[in-house]
This record gives sequence, C-alpha cells and structure tokens, in this order.
Amino acid sequence: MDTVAVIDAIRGMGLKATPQRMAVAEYMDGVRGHPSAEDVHREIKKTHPTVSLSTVYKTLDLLRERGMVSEVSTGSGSRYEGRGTLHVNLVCERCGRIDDLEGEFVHELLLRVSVSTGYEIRGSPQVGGVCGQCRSVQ
Amino acid sequence: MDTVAVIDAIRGMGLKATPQRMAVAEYMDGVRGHPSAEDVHREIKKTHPTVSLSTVYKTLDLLRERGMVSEVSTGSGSRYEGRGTLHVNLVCERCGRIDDLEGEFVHELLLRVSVSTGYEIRGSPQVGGVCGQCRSVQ
DNA sequence: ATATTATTAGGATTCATTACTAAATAAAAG
DNA sequence: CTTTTATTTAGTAATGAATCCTAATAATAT
Repeated sequence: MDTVAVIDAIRGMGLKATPQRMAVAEYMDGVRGHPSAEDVHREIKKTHPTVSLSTVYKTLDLLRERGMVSEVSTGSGSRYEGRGTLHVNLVCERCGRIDDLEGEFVHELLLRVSVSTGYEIRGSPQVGGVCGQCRSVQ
Repeated sequence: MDTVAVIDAIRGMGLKATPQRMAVAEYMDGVRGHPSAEDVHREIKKTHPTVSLSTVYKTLDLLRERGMVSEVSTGSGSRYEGRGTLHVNLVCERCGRIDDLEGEFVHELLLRVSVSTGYEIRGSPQVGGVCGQCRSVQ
C-alpha cells in the first residue's frame, strides 16, 4: 500500500489522515507476526520519534473498530495483527508465543459459527495450549 | 462431584485439599457461564466469607495448570470455565458477553490443529466478533 | 501429638491500558 | 491564501486486573 492508498484508506474510515495514523496503518498493513502496542510504538518511533504510546493505542483501537486490524487477547496483554488471510492463532500459555495455522477449514468454521449464532465474526479464531518447545522442557 | 471426590481430585493434582480449594473446585465443576475471578470470589464468599481474592486467583491458576478449568482471555480481563464439552467461545468485542456453540466440528478442528502444529491444545477455541444484540443497536 | 511444609489473608505493588486536557493541526469554509 | 472548526495529539495521571510479599495458619506425614 503506497502513501496515497493509505490516505484514502484512512479517510475512507471517516478519519483524518494524520502522519501518526498513516505510520501505524502502513506498519500494520505490512507486518508479520503479532506485535503488542509497545512493539508497534517502538517500531513507529524509528521514523516518527515524537509519536506517543497513547496515540498508538488509540490508533490501533480505531483501526480495529474499522476492521483493518484485529486484536488477539492473551493472558499477558493484547497483540495485534493485520486482517490478512484467515488462520488459527495458537497462543502458548507458557511462553506467550503465537503461531499461525492457515487452512481452508478456518473459513468453513467461521461460516458455520456466524450462521448459527448471529455474531459478526471479526478476525481469526484463537486456541490456547502449550507449544512444542515448552512441552519438551519437562 | 461430592466432597470426597473433590478431595480426591485435588490431592490427585498433588495439592493439599484446603477448604478454599475445595470451594473453588466444586464451584467451577458445576458452574455454567464464564465467571471472572471476582465473580468466583463473590460466589465463594457466600459460604466461605474469609477467602481472599488472591487465593481465588491462585487457585484458578492452579486448576488451569492442572487442566481442570480453562481461561478465556478477553479485552476486559480473564474469564474461567470448567472443562466440560468442547465448544467455541464467542466473545463480543462490544459488550463482553461470551456465548458457547457446541458441535462435533470443534473436535475435528482441534485434532487437525494439534496434529499439524505440535501444540498440546488446552480448552476450547475462541472467536471474537459482535453479538446479534450489539449489531442491532447500530 | 509434633514436625514439616504448603497455603492463606490481606495489603502493597506492578504494569498494561485508558482517561484527561491544553496545545497542535488537518480539513473545510470563505 | 487565511480563517474557522472540529479533531487529534503528547504527555502525564489515573485505573484496575493480576501478581507479589510475608507473617500467620493449617494440612499432612510420622
């Protein structure tokens, strides 16, 4: 997504296209992994040193409400991810790592769930457990 | 689960069978819904008025580690549930309510996920979204 | 019954997140 | 372009769920 597209995307959400928002939106659009708000802040500061953590929180929340990012709640705070392809987020309850598992079955699952519950599903499903690495450590 | 069974269950986890633990374990064994630690505390106090909130937190954590309860992380704190039948936990990002959806497909999903990732899955998967009620309120 | 060891109550503390507000600024209007 | 306006921001204070700490207590083994 180039600069013009980012401006359009933000304005399309009914928001002002400030440099802070553009930086966060652009970063979340391209990021791999599941950064925390602080991770995003640390990264954004490299190019926009004056952006505050509270602005990052606020912006991530706006982007979440508008469907551009989704939030993964874990025992140790929230992580964020772009709305790329649907997948399963595996959250290790020991070390906190999050792994993705993609597959067509995710779409089937969410379709089924939304049809039978009336929920508007947002983002990918998540499953808690113990990752292979933590399992091997006793 | 009667008193003797609760004592056995707790000792079977390698823990001392204190009245506080028995109260929490018994409550979580029978509860419907997804109480927070404070909800559990409020309930336990009816019969055990001196039990502290920190003990409830500690006990819920022990029971989770031992696999007797599972934790649902939401944007507004953790909720707990017994390890009954597997289901999908639908978490409304607007009002915080949690709904269950049961179905054989959940077993299939978790089997697939655990086989292809090496994770030991704990508890039921969760999906975020907006519940029917919140959707109807614009 | 006594010794050993785990557990508890209760308050202090931590830390992720939110609230607040004066100053800054994007966008709209003239 | 300049003025107006309504948003947005930075920075800090406040909140609150969860954890930590420790002397006192209680479960268990002998």
